[in-house]
Amino acid sequence: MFALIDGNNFYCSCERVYRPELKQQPIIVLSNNDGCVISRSSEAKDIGIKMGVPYFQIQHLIQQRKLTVFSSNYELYADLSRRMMNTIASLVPAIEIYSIDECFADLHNLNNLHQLGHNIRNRIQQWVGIPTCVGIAPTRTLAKFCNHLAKRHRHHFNGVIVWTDWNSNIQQRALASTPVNEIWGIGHRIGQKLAAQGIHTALDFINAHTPTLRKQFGVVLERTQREMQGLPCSELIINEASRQHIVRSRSFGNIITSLDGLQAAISHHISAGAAKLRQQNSHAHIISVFIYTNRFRHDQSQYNGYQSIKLPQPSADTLTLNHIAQNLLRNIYRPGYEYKKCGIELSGIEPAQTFQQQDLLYPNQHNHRTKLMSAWDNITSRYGRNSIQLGSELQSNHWHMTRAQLSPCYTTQFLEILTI
DNA sequence: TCTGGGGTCCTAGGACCC
DNA sequence: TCTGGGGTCCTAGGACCC
Repeated sequence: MFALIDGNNFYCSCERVYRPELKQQPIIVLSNNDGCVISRSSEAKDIGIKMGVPYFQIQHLIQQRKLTVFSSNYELYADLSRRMMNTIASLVPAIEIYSIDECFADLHNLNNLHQLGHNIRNRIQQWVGIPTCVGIAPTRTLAKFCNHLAKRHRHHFNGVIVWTDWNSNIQQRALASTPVNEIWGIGHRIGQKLAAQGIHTALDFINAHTPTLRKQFGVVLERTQREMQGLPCSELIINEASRQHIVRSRSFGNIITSLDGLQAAISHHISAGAAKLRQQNSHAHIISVFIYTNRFRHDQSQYNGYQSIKLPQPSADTLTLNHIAQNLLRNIYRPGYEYKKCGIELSGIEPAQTFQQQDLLYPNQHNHRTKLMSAWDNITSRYGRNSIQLGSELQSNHWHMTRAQLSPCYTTQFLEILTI
């Protein structure tokens, strides 16, 4: 058996932990640059605020309704997430952290799952202050499904649903009342294609002809169907896998036209990406750089620049990677455009300790840099991410994000600790 | 005026090998 | 007229997730 535990409206709930007066109030959290809505309290949903709408389109609601708005504070959310996961881990044999706000738990050979579900919920509420819902079922997809139902009917089920506690009659009713595109793994596109064939509900889906599904949509959807039927096709992934792609990108707070501004941003992203590579003890073979103009401005000419290069030797060295990235940037930069976003991608990632083919013409010149990079990592882990920066990062701060409604980092910054 | 960021997996097809 | 069989690796693109 598996459980799926997930924080309700997670970012909003995090903001409320240290602002208890906002319970029962409509609140929202915005994406980077205060762009659009990415988390809503249930009261905010009730007044009609949709997921993903641009902030500027709902500013009238804010004046009318006393809506409270937050810029996203990932430092706070990541710390509360860590506490939530540790709390869950203290109650079950193993967990798989699936995203910042949810995890799967292994419940094999445990009894009284309903009570366990409530214990998990209550302990997270008490220790961390985040409300959650719990779905428990024989497969991960069904656990997601139960969690979904527990959220939808939170007051009826008190946040916990155990699939196997239901008789088949109730199970069928639950399946029949859920649109097929609310199943985990069925998105917009496949949902539409299924609907065109008369498969509208989760019940239709589990009764659909399996070989036909397989032929049309492939093995992924077949597995989803099997899991919905109660046949496990996936297990918990306990060890955090290393990333195979690392992307760092940002929209700018302001428009950037100059190469300088882009160079500063690219240096910053490279520095973050390279640190991530080293953190997972890996090297990248391929480095890409991209720059975009604002795709929403139909009145302006658009330009998307992208260039990628394969390195002779894989690297996790900030200086080497930045040097190459800056060359790529110079290649794709075109003056005269208003740039809105840029970023980097590191791919072709492999573990650092594997044998590396040496370059015949340029024998390994990076060894002496390894010590420099580990000193770098030690300093930043002790004094903070920005305690060391590349000089080129400091050429311009024009690209930094807008975060006008940022809450304090209550749990991670001494100067911002809550005082009464 | 103002519209986020970061991932995964699978498949099909081409180039190439013996 | 008739043109093998079995494989690997890589890439691009599509679908999905939070």
